[in-house]
Amino acid sequence: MTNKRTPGRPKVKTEMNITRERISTTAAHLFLTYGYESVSMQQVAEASNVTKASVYYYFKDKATLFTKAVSSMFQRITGRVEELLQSTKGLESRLYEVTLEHLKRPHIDFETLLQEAGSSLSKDHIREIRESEQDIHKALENIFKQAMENGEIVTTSPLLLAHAFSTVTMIRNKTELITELGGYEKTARSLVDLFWTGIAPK
Amino acid sequence: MTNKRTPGRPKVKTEMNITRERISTTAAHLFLTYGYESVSMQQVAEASNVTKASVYYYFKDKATLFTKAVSSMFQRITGRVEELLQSTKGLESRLYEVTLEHLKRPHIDFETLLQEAGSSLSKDHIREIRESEQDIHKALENIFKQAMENGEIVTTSPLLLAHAFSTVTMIRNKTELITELGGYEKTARSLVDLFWTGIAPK
Amino acid sequence: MTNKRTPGRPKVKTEMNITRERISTTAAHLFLTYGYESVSMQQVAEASNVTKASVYYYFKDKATLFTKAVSSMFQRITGRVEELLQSTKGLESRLYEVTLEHLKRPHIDFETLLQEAGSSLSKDHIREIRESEQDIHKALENIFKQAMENGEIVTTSPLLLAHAFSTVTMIRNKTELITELGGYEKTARSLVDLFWTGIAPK
Amino acid sequence: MTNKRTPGRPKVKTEMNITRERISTTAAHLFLTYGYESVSMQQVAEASNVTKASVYYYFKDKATLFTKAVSSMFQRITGRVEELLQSTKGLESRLYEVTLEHLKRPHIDFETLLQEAGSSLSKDHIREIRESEQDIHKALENIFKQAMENGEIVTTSPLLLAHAFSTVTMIRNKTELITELGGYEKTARSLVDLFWTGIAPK
DNA sequence: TATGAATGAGTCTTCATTCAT
DNA sequence: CATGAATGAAGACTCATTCAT
Repeated sequence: MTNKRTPGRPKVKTEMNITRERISTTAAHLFLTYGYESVSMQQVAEASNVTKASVYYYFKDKATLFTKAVSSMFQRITGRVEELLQSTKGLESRLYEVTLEHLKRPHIDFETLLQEAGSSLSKDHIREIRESEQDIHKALENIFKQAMENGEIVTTSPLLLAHAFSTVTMIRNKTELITELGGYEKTARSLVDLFWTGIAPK
Repeated sequence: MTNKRTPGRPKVKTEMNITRERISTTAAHLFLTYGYESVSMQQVAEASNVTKASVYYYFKDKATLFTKAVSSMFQRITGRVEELLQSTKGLESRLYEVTLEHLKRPHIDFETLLQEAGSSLSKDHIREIRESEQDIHKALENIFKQAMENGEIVTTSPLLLAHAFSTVTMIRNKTELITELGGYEKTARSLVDLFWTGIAPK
Repeated sequence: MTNKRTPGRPKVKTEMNITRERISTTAAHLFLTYGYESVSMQQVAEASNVTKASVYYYFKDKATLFTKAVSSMFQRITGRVEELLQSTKGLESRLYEVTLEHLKRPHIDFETLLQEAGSSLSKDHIREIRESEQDIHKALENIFKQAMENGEIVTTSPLLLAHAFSTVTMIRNKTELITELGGYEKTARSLVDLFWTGIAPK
Repeated sequence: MTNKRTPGRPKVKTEMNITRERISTTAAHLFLTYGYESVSMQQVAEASNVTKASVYYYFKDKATLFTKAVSSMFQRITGRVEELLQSTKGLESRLYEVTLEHLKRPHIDFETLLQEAGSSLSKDHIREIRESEQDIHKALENIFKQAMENGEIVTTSPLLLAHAFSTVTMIRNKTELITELGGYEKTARSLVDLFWTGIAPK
């Protein structure tokens, strides 16, 4: 492993890109909370403490901002999920950790978000987002595939499992349910349990 | 002398309500496909073959149209689901039927939809929609509760099952998955299977 | 004085025209309170307990309704003013009575109202209203002319006096002033006093 | 190295404010001529040689535009009136000057205007306008109060005089009258005369 | 790098008006 | 006599976007 650090004094990216980053993060948060159309460039600007024109300085248009912001966020989440899945604990408890984190993060259904923004996005935009999104699914798929090989779980379509799992954990906002089950931890536990053993009688 | 006919144009039962109904149905379809903000009153009007002003003749404003349209649709769906669930077949195959119908119907995540429209809706609107929505959950809950009593399934929180089941069946739009698994029927079968036996090894 | 009553059973105007009258009066009240544009045909209809279409049954369009309604009201007011002015008391106390009634009636500046509605009214409409309006001025003018001949007041332009007087009594809405001066009666008294003796020192 | 120029396009003091000012002045003129509802934002924009969106760039909404425009105009008028009243001539001729200017300025009854716009304005808007308005009255009141102390006029309520005077000078639009009396100057003279000596016989 | 000014296109909503019944 | 249905036109307001500085 060689030292890959570029020689010389590194460019001062800090100040400059910090603005871009702030806008991106803020935007992602807003989009994932309120959807695409509901969030105006003005709101993004205000929430980022810059002017509208500044947002345009960094991002060509709203569709692009959306794409970049959401993709970045996905990458961040993917990293986190991979980390959690890498642990050496049994699959069940790794899934539990992922579920728990997911339940706590406030956000809306991703497919729906894309559907809503759909008409405003170009093919390229959609592809870019889809790619970032699939990374999460790929991570899950791999884990499931591996678990199947180890005989840790039943053999079936890993893709199906990945989708089903990520969809099930979408049960958020449903405060009613979470309250009745007694909090995030217990809800996460129940979900994974259900996912693990199904509903068939023993 | 005894002619007591009420003055004015009599309300047309059939024809008139058909317009209102047409608008409502069309609107529901659009909202469930594209979200709240993305659908303009103009679009609703055009798709309903009336003018924008006519839409306003029947519905006070967009928020109200949304509420009424979506609530009605929910009631229709609830009716259909109850019907399917009433059958005397085993629970598994009843769930299969419901899942299959659900997969075919094009629509977006309901919670997300509400979240997006949220800022435009009054408390009353939201309550009205929520009430219609819960009817489906109640129908499912009851079925599960009954099945538990019959020993047909394992004993657990019926509310959790209802939510989980209705969320899982949300795997639509995911054309990729449906294609890979080989069509709606097979996907539905796999989903119910998963829901039924879980992923734990036998 | 001969009996001018038409022979035979009089037409049943009661029920029929009572609706027209109600609409007219209601409309006049609304127009004089809120202006022309601010009052919608819908409001007029609702306040009159009929449907919008009914208003159109009696009045060709909004401009016509406005014209008829306001003219009628003016005629009613003129009648009342003439009655008050006919009394045998001195001019000063007759003016007081008129002022008092005027102060109590809630309404807006007539010229302003006409100016606002102006662009919607045809020449004919405007003429019709102006004529009704002038009757009040004529009544006042005549009184002043007579008073000048009697030496009851100084000799000057009766038209000016009529305008000035009717404008001065326009000090309504100015609740602040009326409160400070101690109610309608005192305000009316002060106004007539001012009009009578001016502000020059004795 | 010491270049501390603030980033971004610097605020243009002259040019920019000229646009805002132009819109405000134009709007005030239109509102005072045609009323609140009759004047559309479109009209204001056209008359100001900008687009509707530009009007909204400077003024949040119609109510705010109205408030700012009318208040500003009032302040300008107040300034002018105070100037005229400051002269060392006798009160009578100072009132004459004010009356004359007022007669020439085209506008509608202020109270009526407020009444008409009333339902669209917030409490704050109304307060803001009222405050600007009262400055004129205060100026007049002070002059009258002073004149009373000097024995230049009879002692009475200065507030009443201020209101009465400003109302009387409202006799404009009444082209008929002005024509009959022979022009603005003569009308102004007659009005002040009437206000000064009243109608009582000598 | 960052921003104030300006705008075209579109959205929701209201309103006067018509017409068949 | 009176009304429910339907509409064209217009109005307030928002928004993504551009541009000169």
